[in-house]
Amino acid sequence: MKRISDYTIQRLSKYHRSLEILEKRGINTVSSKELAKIEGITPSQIRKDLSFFGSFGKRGVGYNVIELHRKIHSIMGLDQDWNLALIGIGNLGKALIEYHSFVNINFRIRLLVDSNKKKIGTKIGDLTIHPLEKLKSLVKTEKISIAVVTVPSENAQKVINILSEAGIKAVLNFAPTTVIPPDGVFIRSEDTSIQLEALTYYLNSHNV
Amino acid sequence: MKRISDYTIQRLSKYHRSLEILEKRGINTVSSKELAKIEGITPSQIRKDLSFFGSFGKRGVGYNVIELHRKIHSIMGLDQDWNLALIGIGNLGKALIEYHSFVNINFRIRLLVDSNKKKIGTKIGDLTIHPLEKLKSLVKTEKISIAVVTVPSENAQKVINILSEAGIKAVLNFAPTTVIPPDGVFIRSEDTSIQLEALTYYLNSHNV
DNA sequence: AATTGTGAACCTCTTCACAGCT
DNA sequence: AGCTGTGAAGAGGTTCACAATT
Repeated sequence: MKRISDYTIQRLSKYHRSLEILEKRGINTVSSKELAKIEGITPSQIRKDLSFFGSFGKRGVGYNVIELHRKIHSIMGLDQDWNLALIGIGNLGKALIEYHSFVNINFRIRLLVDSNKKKIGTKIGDLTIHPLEKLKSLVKTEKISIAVVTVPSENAQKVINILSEAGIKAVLNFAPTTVIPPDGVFIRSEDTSIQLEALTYYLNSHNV
Repeated sequence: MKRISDYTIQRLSKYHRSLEILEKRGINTVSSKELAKIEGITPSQIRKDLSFFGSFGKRGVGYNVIELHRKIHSIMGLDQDWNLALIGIGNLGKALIEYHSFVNINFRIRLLVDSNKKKIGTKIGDLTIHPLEKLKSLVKTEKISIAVVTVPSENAQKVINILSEAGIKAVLNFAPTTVIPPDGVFIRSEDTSIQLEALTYYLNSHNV
Protein backbone atom coordinates (compact mmCIF):
# COMPACT_ATOMS: atom_id res chain seq x y z
CA MET A 1 0.00 0.00 0.00
CA LYS A 2 1.08 3.57 -0.70
CA ARG A 3 2.49 5.34 2.32
CA ILE A 4 -0.24 7.24 4.13
CA SER A 5 0.61 10.72 5.31
CA ASP A 6 0.72 11.64 8.93
CA TYR A 7 -1.87 14.34 8.32
CA THR A 8 -4.32 11.73 7.17
CA ILE A 9 -3.65 9.55 10.22
CA GLN A 10 -4.25 12.36 12.66
CA ARG A 11 -7.48 13.32 10.92
CA LEU A 12 -8.65 9.70 10.97
CA SER A 13 -8.18 9.74 14.72
CA LYS A 14 -10.38 12.84 14.88
CA TYR A 15 -13.05 11.29 12.66
CA HIS A 16 -12.95 8.27 14.92
CA ARG A 17 -13.72 10.39 17.94
CA SER A 18 -16.50 12.32 16.23
CA LEU A 19 -18.09 9.15 14.96
CA GLU A 20 -18.10 7.80 18.51
CA ILE A 21 -20.11 10.82 19.63
CA LEU A 22 -22.52 10.53 16.69
CA GLU A 23 -22.94 6.83 17.46
CA LYS A 24 -23.80 7.58 21.09
CA ARG A 25 -26.39 10.08 19.90
CA GLY A 26 -28.01 7.32 17.89
CA ILE A 27 -27.27 8.89 14.51
CA ASN A 28 -27.14 6.23 11.80
CA THR A 29 -25.77 7.98 8.75
CA VAL A 30 -23.34 10.84 8.17
CA SER A 31 -22.26 12.45 4.91
CA SER A 32 -18.77 13.78 4.26
CA LYS A 33 -20.37 17.22 4.22
CA GLU A 34 -21.82 16.82 7.70
CA LEU A 35 -18.65 15.34 9.16
CA ALA A 36 -16.61 18.08 7.50
CA LYS A 37 -18.71 20.69 9.27
CA ILE A 38 -17.93 19.05 12.61
CA GLU A 39 -14.22 18.84 11.88
CA GLY A 40 -13.91 22.29 10.35
CA ILE A 41 -12.42 20.98 7.09
CA THR A 42 -13.61 20.26 3.53
CA PRO A 43 -15.74 17.27 2.53
CA SER A 44 -13.22 16.28 -0.17
CA GLN A 45 -10.53 16.04 2.45
CA ILE A 46 -12.54 13.46 4.34
CA ARG A 47 -13.41 11.47 1.23
CA LYS A 48 -9.79 11.52 0.08
CA ASP A 49 -8.53 10.40 3.51
CA LEU A 50 -10.95 7.48 3.57
CA SER A 51 -10.21 6.54 -0.04
CA PHE A 52 -6.67 5.46 0.94
CA PHE A 53 -8.20 2.62 2.91
CA GLY A 54 -11.20 1.63 0.80
CA SER A 55 -14.75 2.65 -0.10
CA PHE A 56 -16.91 2.80 2.97
CA GLY A 57 -19.78 5.00 1.85
CA LYS A 58 -22.95 4.72 -0.22
CA ARG A 59 -23.31 7.19 -3.09
CA GLY A 60 -26.29 9.44 -2.63
CA VAL A 61 -26.50 8.45 1.04
CA GLY A 62 -23.31 8.87 3.02
CA TYR A 63 -21.56 6.68 5.57
CA ASN A 64 -23.03 4.30 8.11
CA VAL A 65 -21.81 5.72 11.41
CA ILE A 66 -21.28 2.43 13.26
CA GLU A 67 -19.62 0.77 10.30
CA LEU A 68 -17.25 3.64 9.56
CA HIS A 69 -16.38 3.96 13.23
CA ARG A 70 -15.55 0.29 13.46
CA LYS A 71 -13.50 0.46 10.28
CA ILE A 72 -11.36 3.40 11.47
CA HIS A 73 -11.07 1.75 14.88
CA SER A 74 -9.47 -1.19 13.19
CA ILE A 75 -7.26 0.92 10.89
CA MET A 76 -5.88 2.79 13.90
CA GLY A 77 -4.88 -0.47 15.58
CA LEU A 78 -7.45 -0.13 18.35
CA ASP A 79 -8.78 -3.68 18.12
CA GLN A 80 -6.17 -4.52 20.72
CA ASP A 81 -5.12 -2.93 24.02
CA TRP A 82 -1.76 -1.23 24.37
CA ASN A 83 0.45 -1.32 27.45
CA LEU A 84 2.42 1.80 28.24
CA ALA A 85 5.50 2.48 30.31
CA LEU A 86 5.87 5.88 31.90
CA ILE A 87 9.49 7.02 32.15
CA GLY A 88 10.11 9.88 34.59
CA ILE A 89 7.74 10.21 37.53
CA GLY A 90 7.75 13.96 38.24
CA ASN A 91 4.78 16.32 38.40
CA LEU A 92 3.89 15.85 34.78
CA GLY A 93 4.24 12.07 34.98
CA LYS A 94 1.98 11.92 38.01
CA ALA A 95 -0.58 14.15 36.34
CA LEU A 96 -0.63 11.85 33.33
CA ILE A 97 -1.27 8.86 35.58
CA GLU A 98 -4.27 10.63 37.09
CA TYR A 99 -5.40 12.34 33.92
CA HIS A 100 -8.62 10.62 33.18
CA SER A 101 -8.86 11.10 29.42
CA PHE A 102 -5.40 9.64 29.11
CA VAL A 103 -6.48 6.35 30.60
CA ASN A 104 -8.47 5.56 27.51
CA ILE A 105 -9.98 2.14 27.20
CA ASN A 106 -7.22 1.08 24.80
CA PHE A 107 -4.24 2.46 26.71
CA ARG A 108 -3.08 1.33 30.09
CA ILE A 109 -0.03 2.43 32.05
CA ARG A 110 1.57 -0.82 33.25
CA LEU A 111 5.07 0.21 34.20
CA LEU A 112 6.62 3.17 36.02
CA VAL A 113 10.32 3.92 35.69
CA ASP A 114 12.53 6.59 37.23
CA SER A 115 16.26 7.00 37.81
CA ASN A 116 15.91 8.74 41.19
CA LYS A 117 16.88 6.23 43.90
CA LYS A 118 14.55 7.83 46.41
CA LYS A 119 11.57 7.16 44.18
CA ILE A 120 12.47 3.60 43.21
CA GLY A 121 10.48 1.04 45.16
CA THR A 122 7.73 3.51 46.12
CA LYS A 123 4.23 2.98 44.78
CA ILE A 124 1.69 5.07 42.90
CA GLY A 125 -1.68 3.36 42.97
CA ASP A 126 -0.81 -0.29 42.55
CA LEU A 127 2.28 0.30 40.43
CA THR A 128 5.83 0.26 41.82
CA ILE A 129 8.49 2.60 40.45
CA HIS A 130 11.37 0.65 38.91
CA PRO A 131 14.93 1.64 37.95
CA LEU A 132 15.89 2.20 34.31
CA GLU A 133 18.24 -0.78 34.51
CA LYS A 134 15.34 -3.17 34.84
CA LEU A 135 13.61 -1.79 31.77
CA LYS A 136 14.70 -4.43 29.28
CA SER A 137 13.29 -7.33 31.26
CA LEU A 138 10.15 -5.49 32.43
CA VAL A 139 9.24 -4.45 28.88
CA LYS A 140 9.06 -8.16 28.06
CA THR A 141 7.16 -9.38 31.12
CA GLU A 142 4.67 -6.47 31.04
CA LYS A 143 4.31 -6.60 27.23
CA ILE A 144 4.99 -2.86 26.88
CA SER A 145 4.86 -1.44 23.37
CA ILE A 146 4.75 2.31 23.93
CA ALA A 147 6.85 4.48 26.24
CA VAL A 148 5.71 7.86 27.50
CA VAL A 149 8.76 9.97 28.28
CA THR A 150 8.44 12.71 30.89
CA VAL A 151 12.07 13.06 31.94
CA PRO A 152 13.98 16.39 31.94
CA SER A 153 15.04 17.60 28.48
CA GLU A 154 18.73 16.93 29.03
CA ASN A 155 18.04 13.20 29.60
CA ALA A 156 15.41 12.66 26.92
CA GLN A 157 17.65 11.52 24.06
CA LYS A 158 19.65 9.19 26.30
CA VAL A 159 16.49 7.64 27.75
CA ILE A 160 14.96 7.20 24.30
CA ASN A 161 18.10 5.43 23.10
CA ILE A 162 17.89 3.06 26.07
CA LEU A 163 14.20 2.46 25.35
CA SER A 164 15.11 1.59 21.79
CA GLU A 165 17.69 -0.93 22.99
CA ALA A 166 15.03 -2.44 25.21
CA GLY A 167 12.91 -3.06 22.11
CA ILE A 168 10.45 -0.16 22.36
CA LYS A 169 9.32 0.99 18.90
CA ALA A 170 7.00 3.87 19.82
CA VAL A 171 7.59 6.87 22.07
CA LEU A 172 5.38 9.74 23.14
CA ASN A 173 7.81 12.41 24.25
CA PHE A 174 6.86 15.27 26.56
CA ALA A 175 10.39 16.58 27.08
CA PRO A 176 10.61 20.02 25.47
CA THR A 177 13.60 19.25 23.29
CA THR A 178 14.35 17.92 19.83
CA VAL A 179 15.02 14.20 19.88
CA ILE A 180 16.39 12.15 17.01
CA PRO A 181 14.53 8.83 16.58
CA PRO A 182 16.75 5.74 16.79
CA ASP A 183 16.36 3.42 13.81
CA GLY A 184 12.88 1.93 13.60
CA VAL A 185 11.46 3.98 16.48
CA PHE A 186 8.41 6.23 16.01
CA ILE A 187 8.50 9.34 18.17
CA ARG A 188 5.74 11.88 18.63
CA SER A 189 6.23 14.92 20.81
CA GLU A 190 3.97 17.18 22.78
CA ASP A 191 5.72 20.45 23.26
CA THR A 192 3.76 23.08 25.12
CA SER A 193 6.34 25.82 24.87
CA ILE A 194 6.50 25.55 21.09
CA GLN A 195 2.72 25.87 20.93
CA LEU A 196 2.78 28.90 23.22
CA GLU A 197 5.51 30.55 21.21
CA ALA A 198 3.59 29.94 18.01
CA LEU A 199 0.72 31.83 19.65
CA THR A 200 2.90 34.74 20.71
CA TYR A 201 4.32 34.92 17.20
CA TYR A 202 0.82 35.31 15.77
CA LEU A 203 -0.31 37.77 18.43
CA ASN A 204 2.82 39.79 17.88
CA SER A 205 2.77 39.78 14.09
CA HIS A 206 -0.97 40.36 13.94
CA ASN A 207 -0.77 43.67 15.79
CA VAL A 208 1.94 45.15 13.57
CA MET B 1 5.17 40.53 4.37
CA LYS B 2 4.31 37.21 2.79
CA ARG B 3 2.45 34.87 5.09
CA ILE B 4 4.85 32.61 6.95
CA SER B 5 3.87 28.98 7.30
CA ASP B 6 3.16 27.42 10.63
CA TYR B 7 5.85 24.83 9.99
CA THR B 8 8.43 27.58 9.78
CA ILE B 9 7.19 29.19 13.00
CA GLN B 10 7.41 25.95 14.96
CA ARG B 11 10.90 25.28 13.66
CA LEU B 12 12.00 28.79 14.58
CA SER B 13 10.87 28.07 18.10
CA LYS B 14 13.06 24.97 18.08
CA TYR B 15 16.06 26.83 16.67
CA HIS B 16 15.53 29.40 19.39
CA ARG B 17 15.79 26.75 22.06
CA SER B 18 18.85 25.10 20.53
CA LEU B 19 20.60 28.44 20.17
CA GLU B 20 19.98 29.11 23.85
CA ILE B 21 21.79 25.90 24.71
CA LEU B 22 24.68 26.68 22.34
CA GLU B 23 24.91 30.15 23.84
CA LYS B 24 25.15 28.73 27.37
CA ARG B 25 27.93 26.45 26.20
CA GLY B 26 29.84 29.49 25.04
CA ILE B 27 29.71 28.60 21.35
CA ASN B 28 30.03 31.71 19.20
CA THR B 29 29.22 30.57 15.69
CA VAL B 30 26.99 27.92 14.19
CA SER B 31 26.51 26.94 10.54
CA SER B 32 23.21 25.84 9.06
CA LYS B 33 24.82 22.43 8.66
CA GLU B 34 25.64 22.15 12.37
CA LEU B 35 22.25 23.40 13.50
CA ALA B 36 20.56 21.05 11.02
CA LYS B 37 22.37 18.12 12.64
CA ILE B 38 20.99 19.14 16.04
CA GLU B 39 17.46 19.55 14.71
CA GLY B 40 17.46 16.44 12.56
CA ILE B 41 16.55 18.37 9.40
CA THR B 42 18.32 19.69 6.27
CA PRO B 43 20.55 22.78 6.23
CA SER B 44 18.52 24.30 3.37
CA GLN B 45 15.41 24.10 5.49
CA ILE B 46 17.04 26.26 8.13
CA ARG B 47 18.40 28.77 5.65
CA LYS B 48 15.04 29.00 3.91
CA ASP B 49 13.19 29.48 7.21
CA LEU B 50 15.51 32.28 8.22
CA SER B 51 15.40 33.89 4.78
CA PHE B 52 11.73 34.83 5.29
CA PHE B 53 12.83 37.25 7.99
CA GLY B 54 16.14 38.54 6.68
CA SER B 55 19.83 37.67 6.22
CA PHE B 56 21.40 36.90 9.54
CA GLY B 57 24.47 34.90 8.55
CA LYS B 58 27.94 35.52 7.16
CA ARG B 59 28.83 33.63 3.98
CA GLY B 60 31.75 31.33 4.48
CA VAL B 61 31.30 31.57 8.26
CA GLY B 62 27.83 30.82 9.57
CA TYR B 63 25.61 32.51 12.13
CA ASN B 64 26.59 34.37 15.27
CA VAL B 65 24.83 32.39 18.00
CA ILE B 66 23.94 35.28 20.30
CA GLU B 67 22.79 37.49 17.45
CA LEU B 68 20.62 34.85 15.81
CA HIS B 69 19.12 33.86 19.15
CA ARG B 70 18.22 37.46 19.89
CA LYS B 71 16.75 37.91 16.44
CA ILE B 72 14.49 34.85 16.68
CA HIS B 73 13.59 35.84 20.24
CA SER B 74 12.25 39.08 18.85
CA ILE B 75 10.51 37.47 15.85
CA MET B 76 8.65 35.11 18.19
CA GLY B 77 7.34 38.00 20.24
CA LEU B 78 9.39 37.13 23.30
CA ASP B 79 10.69 40.62 23.97
CA GLN B 80 7.66 41.01 26.18
CA ASP B 81 6.08 38.88 28.90
CA TRP B 82 2.72 37.20 28.37
CA ASN B 83 0.02 36.76 30.98
CA LEU B 84 -2.02 33.57 30.82
CA ALA B 85 -5.41 32.59 32.16
CA LEU B 86 -5.99 28.95 33.02
CA ILE B 87 -9.57 27.85 32.41
CA GLY B 88 -10.55 24.61 34.14
CA ILE B 89 -8.72 23.71 37.34
CA GLY B 90 -8.81 19.90 37.34
CA ASN B 91 -5.90 17.47 37.58
CA LEU B 92 -4.40 18.60 34.32
CA GLY B 93 -4.81 22.27 35.14
CA LYS B 94 -3.11 21.84 38.50
CA ALA B 95 -0.28 19.90 36.89
CA LEU B 96 0.27 22.71 34.42
CA ILE B 97 0.46 25.23 37.26
CA GLU B 98 3.16 23.16 38.91
CA TYR B 99 4.86 22.04 35.72
CA HIS B 100 8.13 23.81 35.90
CA SER B 101 9.03 24.03 32.21
CA PHE B 102 5.67 25.58 31.58
CA VAL B 103 6.43 28.53 33.80
CA ASN B 104 8.91 29.82 31.28
CA ILE B 105 10.38 33.22 31.86
CA ASN B 106 8.06 34.75 29.28
CA PHE B 107 4.83 33.10 30.35
CA ARG B 108 3.08 33.60 33.64
CA ILE B 109 -0.25 32.22 34.81
CA ARG B 110 -2.06 35.21 36.30
CA LEU B 111 -5.67 34.10 36.43
CA LEU B 112 -7.48 30.87 37.37
CA VAL B 113 -11.04 30.25 36.28
CA ASP B 114 -13.45 27.39 36.90
CA SER B 115 -17.21 26.94 36.74
CA ASN B 116 -17.43 24.60 39.76
CA LYS B 117 -18.89 26.59 42.66
CA LYS B 118 -17.00 24.51 45.20
CA LYS B 119 -13.68 25.55 43.67
CA ILE B 120 -14.47 29.22 43.23
CA GLY B 121 -12.87 31.34 45.94
CA THR B 122 -10.30 28.70 46.89
CA LYS B 123 -6.63 29.41 46.30
CA ILE B 124 -3.78 27.66 44.54
CA GLY B 125 -0.48 29.25 45.49
CA ASP B 126 -1.32 32.95 45.60
CA LEU B 127 -4.00 32.81 42.90
CA THR B 128 -7.73 32.66 43.64
CA ILE B 129 -10.09 30.65 41.44
CA HIS B 130 -12.69 32.91 39.80
CA PRO B 131 -16.01 32.17 38.09
CA LEU B 132 -16.31 32.30 34.31
CA GLU B 133 -18.73 35.23 34.63
CA LYS B 134 -15.95 37.49 35.88
CA LEU B 135 -13.70 36.64 32.97
CA LYS B 136 -14.37 39.70 30.86
CA SER B 137 -13.38 42.19 33.54
CA LEU B 138 -10.46 40.12 34.87
CA VAL B 139 -8.94 39.71 31.41
CA LYS B 140 -8.65 43.50 31.33
CA THR B 141 -7.35 44.11 34.83
CA GLU B 142 -4.85 41.24 34.65
CA LYS B 143 -3.83 42.04 31.06
CA ILE B 144 -4.39 38.46 29.91
CA SER B 145 -3.63 37.70 26.28
CA ILE B 146 -3.55 33.90 26.16
CA ALA B 147 -5.99 31.38 27.63
CA VAL B 148 -5.02 27.81 28.43
CA VAL B 149 -8.13 25.65 28.26
CA THR B 150 -8.23 22.47 30.34
CA VAL B 151 -11.98 21.98 30.66
CA PRO B 152 -13.81 18.74 29.73
CA SER B 153 -14.24 18.19 25.97
CA GLU B 154 -17.97 18.82 25.99
CA ASN B 155 -17.45 22.36 27.34
CA ALA B 156 -14.42 23.35 25.31
CA GLN B 157 -16.15 25.03 22.36
CA LYS B 158 -18.53 26.95 24.61
CA VAL B 159 -15.69 28.16 26.84
CA ILE B 160 -13.61 29.20 23.84
CA ASN B 161 -16.52 31.21 22.46
CA ILE B 162 -16.86 32.98 25.81
CA LEU B 163 -13.11 33.64 25.87
CA SER B 164 -13.40 35.18 22.42
CA GLU B 165 -16.20 37.48 23.61
CA ALA B 166 -13.96 38.51 26.49
CA GLY B 167 -11.36 39.66 23.97
CA ILE B 168 -8.95 36.72 24.10
CA LYS B 169 -7.21 36.20 20.75
CA ALA B 170 -5.05 33.17 21.50
CA VAL B 171 -5.96 29.81 23.03
CA LEU B 172 -3.93 26.77 23.92
CA ASN B 173 -6.48 23.97 24.07
CA PHE B 174 -5.89 20.73 25.96
CA ALA B 175 -9.43 19.39 25.60
CA PRO B 176 -9.32 16.31 23.37
CA THR B 177 -11.91 17.51 20.89
CA THR B 178 -12.06 19.46 17.65
CA VAL B 179 -12.78 23.13 18.26
CA ILE B 180 -13.67 25.70 15.63
CA PRO B 181 -11.82 29.00 16.14
CA PRO B 182 -14.08 32.03 16.53
CA ASP B 183 -13.22 34.87 14.14
CA GLY B 184 -9.80 36.31 14.82
CA VAL B 185 -8.85 33.74 17.47
CA PHE B 186 -5.74 31.57 17.13
CA ILE B 187 -6.14 28.12 18.63
CA ARG B 188 -3.47 25.50 19.10
CA SER B 189 -4.27 22.12 20.54
CA GLU B 190 -2.35 19.48 22.43
CA ASP B 191 -4.13 16.21 22.00
CA THR B 192 -2.47 13.26 23.64
CA SER B 193 -4.91 10.64 22.47
CA ILE B 194 -4.42 11.60 18.82
CA GLN B 195 -0.67 11.26 19.28
CA LEU B 196 -1.07 7.88 20.92
CA GLU B 197 -3.39 6.65 18.19
CA ALA B 198 -0.96 7.81 15.54
CA LEU B 199 1.62 5.63 17.29
CA THR B 200 -0.66 2.59 17.40
CA TYR B 201 -1.45 3.09 13.73
CA TYR B 202 2.25 2.92 12.88
CA LEU B 203 2.94 -0.01 15.19
CA ASN B 204 -0.02 -1.85 13.74
CA SER B 205 0.69 -1.14 10.07
CA HIS B 206 4.42 -1.74 10.49
CA ASN B 207 3.95 -5.33 11.62
CA VAL B 208 1.69 -6.34 8.73
C1' DA C 1 -31.48 14.46 -6.09
C1' DA C 2 -27.83 13.53 -3.37
C1' DT C 3 -23.48 11.94 -2.32
C1' DT C 4 -19.37 9.08 -3.02
C1' DG C 5 -14.76 8.07 -5.05
C1' DT C 6 -11.02 9.79 -7.69
C1' DG C 7 -7.91 11.67 -11.43
C1' DA C 8 -6.32 16.12 -12.43
C1' DA C 9 -5.34 20.73 -11.15
C1' DC C 10 -3.77 23.50 -7.79
C1' DC C 11 -1.28 25.02 -4.04
C1' DT C 12 2.20 24.74 -0.41
C1' DC C 13 6.38 23.13 1.59
C1' DT C 14 11.03 21.14 0.97
C1' DT C 15 15.18 20.33 -1.37
C1' DC C 16 18.46 21.35 -4.92
C1' DA C 17 22.00 23.79 -6.91
C1' DC C 18 24.63 27.59 -7.62
C1' DA C 19 25.80 32.58 -7.67
C1' DG C 20 27.56 35.69 -4.38
C1' DC C 21 30.13 36.90 -0.23
C1' DT C 22 33.62 36.50 3.39
C1' DA D 1 37.60 27.16 0.54
C1' DG D 2 33.44 27.50 2.92
C1' DC D 3 28.91 28.88 3.82
C1' DT D 4 24.86 31.79 3.01
C1' DG D 5 20.75 33.29 0.47
C1' DT D 6 17.53 32.21 -3.04
C1' DG D 7 15.18 31.09 -7.55
C1' DA D 8 13.84 26.94 -9.60
C1' DA D 9 12.68 22.17 -9.40
C1' DG D 10 10.64 18.56 -6.96
C1' DA D 11 7.64 16.34 -3.66
C1' DG D 12 3.63 16.17 -1.17
C1' DG D 13 -0.98 17.64 0.41
C1' DT D 14 -5.51 19.71 -0.67
C1' DT D 15 -9.26 21.00 -3.47
C1' DC D 16 -11.87 20.72 -7.69
C1' DA D 17 -15.00 18.78 -10.64
C1' DC D 18 -17.37 15.17 -12.47
C1' DA D 19 -18.53 10.31 -13.62
C1' DA D 20 -20.56 6.61 -11.05
C1' DT D 21 -23.94 5.00 -7.98
C1' DT D 22 -27.92 4.77 -4.85
